Amino acid sequence: MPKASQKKSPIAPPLSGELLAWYDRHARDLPWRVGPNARGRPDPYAVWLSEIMLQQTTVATVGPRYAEFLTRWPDVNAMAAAPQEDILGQWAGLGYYARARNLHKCAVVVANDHGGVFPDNEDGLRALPGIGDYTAAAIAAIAFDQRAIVIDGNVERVVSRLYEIETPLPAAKSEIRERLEKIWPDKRSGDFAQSLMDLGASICRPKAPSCLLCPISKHCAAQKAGTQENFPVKAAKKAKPNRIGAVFALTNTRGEMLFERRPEKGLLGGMLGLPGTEWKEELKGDLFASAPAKSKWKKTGEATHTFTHFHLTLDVYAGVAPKGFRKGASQQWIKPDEARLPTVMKKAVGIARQD
DNA sequence: CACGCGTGGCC
DNA sequence: TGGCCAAGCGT
Repeated sequence: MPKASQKKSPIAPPLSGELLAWYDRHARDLPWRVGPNARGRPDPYAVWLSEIMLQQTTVATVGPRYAEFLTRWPDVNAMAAAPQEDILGQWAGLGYYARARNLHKCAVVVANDHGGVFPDNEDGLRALPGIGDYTAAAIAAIAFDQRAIVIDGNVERVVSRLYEIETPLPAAKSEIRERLEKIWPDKRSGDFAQSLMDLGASICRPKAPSCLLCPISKHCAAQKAGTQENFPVKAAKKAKPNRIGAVFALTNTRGEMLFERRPEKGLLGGMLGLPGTEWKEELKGDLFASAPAKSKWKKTGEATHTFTHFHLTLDVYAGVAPKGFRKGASQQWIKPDEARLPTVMKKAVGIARQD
């Protein structure tokens, strides 16, 4: 093999230019994108916020929630100055609550240790809380015009089809990165990243990809072979076990309900919820030992919810606070309609109020 | 590397 | 209707 072929080409191949040209015509109009006529670079804070929110969360879901965050906290110093519980409350319903905890941590670090300015390179960004390989590369490329290889689920799918990569994910990641190194342009790195993601979202979809509309189909090995839907190859998933628990909805005479803040780590960490038992395979022992007060508890129904790794059934009990009840340090009275809760707790509250 | 970690939409 | 999927990260 000639030496020259072992060195990566400094010039991006036709595929890259064709994809960018397609992006110029078909880029999605998204709230966190600066328009084609915008001058200068996008705001790194806005790019960071959108990227954190978009981790494992759909564009449709993020849209309105992103606008709320940006209005409430217009810059990183404002977010850093807010109490963590305000960020968690605003995040309620979005899931993966570690993202919200790390969002606040990151804002504090940027405000306190970086003078309110985000690092302008991949390594600096990668060192911040909640920013991993993908997000560091995305911010570096989109906000700072750095050549950074951006790999998300869309990119993995597009590349694995382009080259019919048979290795299952996530082991295929290194091979995908090597392929991308050879086609990633020096200029318009952020646009190229977003062109791959837009292609994956709108054309090169998981099911029934629109290869007839694809600007790079003629370069695609899977399209040539008709094997598009066989890629990417993924490792088999585990079955979700069932768990069960009980929660207690205690109300007072002011129409408030008792909530408690969950421990910082673990499932729904730092979020408000109803007091209750642990969630295990079986409900055993004295349920009411886990109740927040002595009361005439009445079961009003069951809430079911599926998390990433288990199915949950919650027995929901309603009761009224006895005279002289004193709440614990982690507990607070809140009107149920005003509580910012994770979805599973919102379901449980709805069932407690049915009677 | 494998696992824990949410939620809503889609077929 | 239950599994799959979505701009992943931390440990």
